Amino acid sequence: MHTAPTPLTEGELELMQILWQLGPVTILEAQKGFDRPIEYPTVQTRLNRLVEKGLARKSRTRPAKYSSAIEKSQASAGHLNILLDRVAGGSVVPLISQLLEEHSLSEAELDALKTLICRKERDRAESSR
Amino acid sequence: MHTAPTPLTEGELELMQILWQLGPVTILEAQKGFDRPIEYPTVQTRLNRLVEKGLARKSRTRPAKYSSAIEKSQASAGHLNILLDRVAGGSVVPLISQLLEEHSLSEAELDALKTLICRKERDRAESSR
DNA sequence: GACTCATTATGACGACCGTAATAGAATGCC
DNA sequence: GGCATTCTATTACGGTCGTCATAATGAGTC
Repeated sequence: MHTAPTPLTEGELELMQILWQLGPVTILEAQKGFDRPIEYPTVQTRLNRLVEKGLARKSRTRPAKYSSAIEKSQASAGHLNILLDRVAGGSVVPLISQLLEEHSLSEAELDALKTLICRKERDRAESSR
Repeated sequence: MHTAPTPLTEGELELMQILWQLGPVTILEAQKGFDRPIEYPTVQTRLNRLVEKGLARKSRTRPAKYSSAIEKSQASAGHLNILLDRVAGGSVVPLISQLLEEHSLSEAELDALKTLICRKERDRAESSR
């Protein structure tokens, strides 16, 4: 299916994050979703620009509701892939390596990762069988 | 030590990548480092802007050599941390999960990951002992 | 219908970035 | 020293984005 190339800017991600979290929101609600002071028209403009770019949808109800038009996973995939290409030369292992280096994980987290990987290995074995 | 907040833009990353790969380069060399047509003055401007931002250094030799002023790991850490915060809610496991979901790894890669994780577990055990 | 309030549209400004043309300066060869 | 070549500085333009003030418009109320 080839996830879309969706390189959101920092600010776009910030807003999309709010849409993903809160679901369809009015401008006012989105504004409240920010954890910092931001003016109403600013939010308005940014939301509308998201709509123009096809990243969000706008209802035609009276207080218009804005909602995300893309899946969160799609967007994060875009970012991840950029990182992969640019920072890790396109390969997954070094990237994960770095993640592990720079964040100390709990035992539970390490366990969860092991489980993940084991599952992947099984998937591999099955699909190649 | 708290890795620096270094949110490079796509284009900046692209150039820094060249600096990291090739080491100190003249403008011409950097230009050749691109895998696409790009004009000499463009590279020049971009390199100089990197210098202004403290991301690169410029020698005072005659054909000036530009070199990265920050570690690659520092920059990628910046990006990674943004991703973590914004996309995965700050936790590493979901991010890695997604990476694994969207890229089918070879058996060798999966193995490498397992090794990594085991090493991390050992580190944990030792440091907490 | 007029007034008021909530909502939306318009327009603007500055920063940053990618792009580059062109002008100026230094270097090296004859 | 003069000329060609190479390198560097200056300047500019268009796009995107974050920021917002202000104008217009719709909706409900008396």
